Amino acid sequence: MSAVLPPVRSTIALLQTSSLTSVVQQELERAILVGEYGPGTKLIEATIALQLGVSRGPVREAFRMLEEGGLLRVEKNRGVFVRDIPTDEAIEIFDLRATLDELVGRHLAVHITPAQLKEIKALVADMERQVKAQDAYRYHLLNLKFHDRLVELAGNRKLTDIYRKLIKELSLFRRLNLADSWLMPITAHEHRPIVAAIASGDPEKAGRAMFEHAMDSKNRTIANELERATSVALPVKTPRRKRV
Amino acid sequence: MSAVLPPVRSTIALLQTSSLTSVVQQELERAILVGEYGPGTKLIEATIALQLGVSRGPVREAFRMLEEGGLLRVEKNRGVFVRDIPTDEAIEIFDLRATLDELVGRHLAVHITPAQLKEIKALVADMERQVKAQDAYRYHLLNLKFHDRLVELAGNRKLTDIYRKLIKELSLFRRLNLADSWLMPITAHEHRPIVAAIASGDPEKAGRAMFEHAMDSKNRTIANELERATSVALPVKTPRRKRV
DNA sequence: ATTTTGTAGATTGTTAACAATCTTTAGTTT
DNA sequence: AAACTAAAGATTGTTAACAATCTACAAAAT
Repeated sequence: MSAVLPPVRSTIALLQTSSLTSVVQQELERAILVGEYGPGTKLIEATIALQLGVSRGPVREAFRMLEEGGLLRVEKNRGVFVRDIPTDEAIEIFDLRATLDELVGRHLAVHITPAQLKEIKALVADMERQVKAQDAYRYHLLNLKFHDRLVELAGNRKLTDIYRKLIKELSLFRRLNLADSWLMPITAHEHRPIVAAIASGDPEKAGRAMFEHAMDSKNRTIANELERATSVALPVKTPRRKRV
Repeated sequence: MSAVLPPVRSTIALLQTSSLTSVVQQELERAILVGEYGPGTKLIEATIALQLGVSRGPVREAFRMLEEGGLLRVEKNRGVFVRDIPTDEAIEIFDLRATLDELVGRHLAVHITPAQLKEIKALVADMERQVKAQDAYRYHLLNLKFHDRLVELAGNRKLTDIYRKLIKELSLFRRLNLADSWLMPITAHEHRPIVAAIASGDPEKAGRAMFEHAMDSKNRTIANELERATSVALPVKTPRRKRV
């Protein structure tokens, strides 16, 4: 295929799969995860429809998908809002993720291939470079990639799906991103032992290493959150509803 | 409040939360899980809208929710179908469920209360009664309840949500229901040891008991499926698409 | 001053009509 | 007979209009 020609093949594939609904869904998801629509933000159908150049129908359908996916909260007759994950739910998600990571570690210790191990090691090395360069953003992206890739390599698509959903929801936990950059050097040191444990071929060891890493991450984030909450303690404005 | 008066309180609550979309969603989910719409069935918007006495809008929104929930499969411009879980995906779901059950067992061994333990034991006793009475249907319901309640008692709502979604998807694995009644006496025998392991307070033991039970269930179901598949081996009629 | 009531505007819930795509069937060609 | 068109019908994708509900603000009542 010539490099000059447009990629018709993929364009066709795009039109095949992408209805307006799916385009809106992806755009909203992107905007939410990137923080353009922060937790608690109200999303107005007509406004979004106008911005994206579609009618309200596809927007409403996308809303329902994102609601089911845990990114939006719907109040009947009142509107949809970007979800704000409360601390107790964040804790539950962290706990769950730790168990899934343990499963991943166990599996990889037995089934990982040399090529895959090499790939993972490269990611760790890259992360360590970003720590030296003080680039918190790149580190953050690599860290996500590292864990996502490990899960993917475990070869259970359902597990991968669920894991990614959990990560998305966690990104709506307000304090997470703030805490993240501070902790960069700390979490970075835990990655080599994880890879080593996987490479050792001992499933229990690898599982434990990943579980502990996830729980450490949880504890640091929650501690950070509590500290911040007690020091600032903003009064939360709760809009009242008519009848309850 | 007088017993004669209608339960206005709950009626109001119902109108608060239930839009047509949510009603359609629940009704479709029920019909799917109960087998009224079997795996592979095509769901036609206009037909369902007519049956439920609503317009196509709410039906489409419900479709999107059920799609995201993994119960429906959507092909653009061609329609939505009740999902048919392929064997390899069923295996992945079983594996995942086993790990989640392990987590549940670990947690319950440490945190279950005497009252909760009593409740669980009652469920097991009830199941054993159904085995004696040869009532496979009631046994099936109790078995679902047993595992669902254990997960619920683990106190992690996110875990409960995910577990229930997995169970729903598994019910779309064609051969599951058929196999189920045969295995009733076998699986029943494994429940007392699970309860005992939880009661013993040893998290590893309880976790292992639940993990093993789930994996046994998987192996029996998959074995049953393969046997059936090789003996019958229906030719599958694949409708062709224009361009791919 | 505080609460209550009522109205206007904004927003969501629902429906129906139109447009685009796919499927089926009949006819035609080879 | 098999394979290839070509309309007709069925179904999905999308939009716009209407109805119901909520929100905000101002006037009236306590």
